[in-house]
Amino acid sequence: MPRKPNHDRNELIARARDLFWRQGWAGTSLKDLEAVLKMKPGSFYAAFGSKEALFEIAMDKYAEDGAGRLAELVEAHGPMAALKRYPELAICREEAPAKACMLSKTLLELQAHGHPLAKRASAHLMGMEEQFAALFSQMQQDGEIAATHDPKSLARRYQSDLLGLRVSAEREGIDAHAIAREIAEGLDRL
Amino acid sequence: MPRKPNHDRNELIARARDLFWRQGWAGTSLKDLEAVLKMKPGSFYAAFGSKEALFEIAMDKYAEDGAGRLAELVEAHGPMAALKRYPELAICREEAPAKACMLSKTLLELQAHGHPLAKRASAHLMGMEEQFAALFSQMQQDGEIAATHDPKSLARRYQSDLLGLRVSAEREGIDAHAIAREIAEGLDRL
DNA sequence: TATATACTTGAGTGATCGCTCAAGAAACCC
DNA sequence: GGGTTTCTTGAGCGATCACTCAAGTATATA
Repeated sequence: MPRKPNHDRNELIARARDLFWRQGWAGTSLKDLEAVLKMKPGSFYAAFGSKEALFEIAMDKYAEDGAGRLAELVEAHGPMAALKRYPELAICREEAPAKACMLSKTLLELQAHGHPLAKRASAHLMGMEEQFAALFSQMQQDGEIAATHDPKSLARRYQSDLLGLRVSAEREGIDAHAIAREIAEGLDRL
Repeated sequence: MPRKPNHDRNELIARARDLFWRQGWAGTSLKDLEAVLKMKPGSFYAAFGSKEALFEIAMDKYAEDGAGRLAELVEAHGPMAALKRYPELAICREEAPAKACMLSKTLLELQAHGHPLAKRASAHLMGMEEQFAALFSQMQQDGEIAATHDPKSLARRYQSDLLGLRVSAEREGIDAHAIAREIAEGLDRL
């Protein structure tokens, strides 16, 4: 009996994610979303409920895709090579709407108001860090790095370096690839 | 003939800077500013012209004060010790309205819209980096670090580490002091 | 004290914000 | 084709946005 939607929901979420990623929470109006998604307000709210609900879905997709890309990298090249390649990969993608991390952007923008989306961004960052820690841990078991380090500390520092790199990559006149290279080389000293 | 202003302009700018620093550009409404500055709209616009103009002044003050604190540190302890202490100092101040850097927050929030304030934040970041580069350069002349490094590259990396640290410090459940310590220790390897 | 000159006040401007909802259009079942 | 159901449409809601301005108040000089 029903009529099927005109749009592919997954594609809509991806487009919304890119817009939010680029422009942030307050920087993205419903008019912007309507234009990019080619939806009128009524359809938009029927499909997603609210701007905040869509942002949450979009951010979840962002985190999921990022974790997936890292997992693929590990699958293909092992933990060490994956962590060495990841920084460059994070800033080189031409199709990405921004160099900086959507999670950190969201955290910095909304943290002060205690916004739920900031808490969720924070949780996703912690999830990434656990993924990093697991890789460092595995590298220790494989004897690739010294067993004296605390995997969680290594992950914390790696995450921090990554966040710094991706803020730097947003600046003009900065050779972020050089920083990415240095982060990768830093892993050799472990 | 004239009546003198009720408020100290410098103090007003400091309070505005703290509010903008914490809440960002879009996150700070004129109502917020009126409350913190205890000014009605008329006075506000007579004194500062616009929200954007005040933000610019506030950000300039932020950059100036930051540069001043580093200069004092250098004066007191020399370049190496200053750069080793600066990361911890950047995140430990209790009275600071946020751990993250106001310049990076502004850059990330407004860059996508090509906002003039983002360009100005970027310029200030570059100014900081030049200050760092000058210190690394001086350390080479003093024989404190190897002469083989490029001071500008060192400064770029140090700045990136600092930005990452200060984003990390904004997260909950992260021991940022440990990261600050690691950044300081990293300078020993030069 | 009279006058001139800032500075302060706050109601109110148009624009934009996120969002609602009644009505119309399209796709399915029988 | 008729009836049902879902999706789409877009005018318009109240709230808030950054901002204005005419009127009022306080402080200076004369």
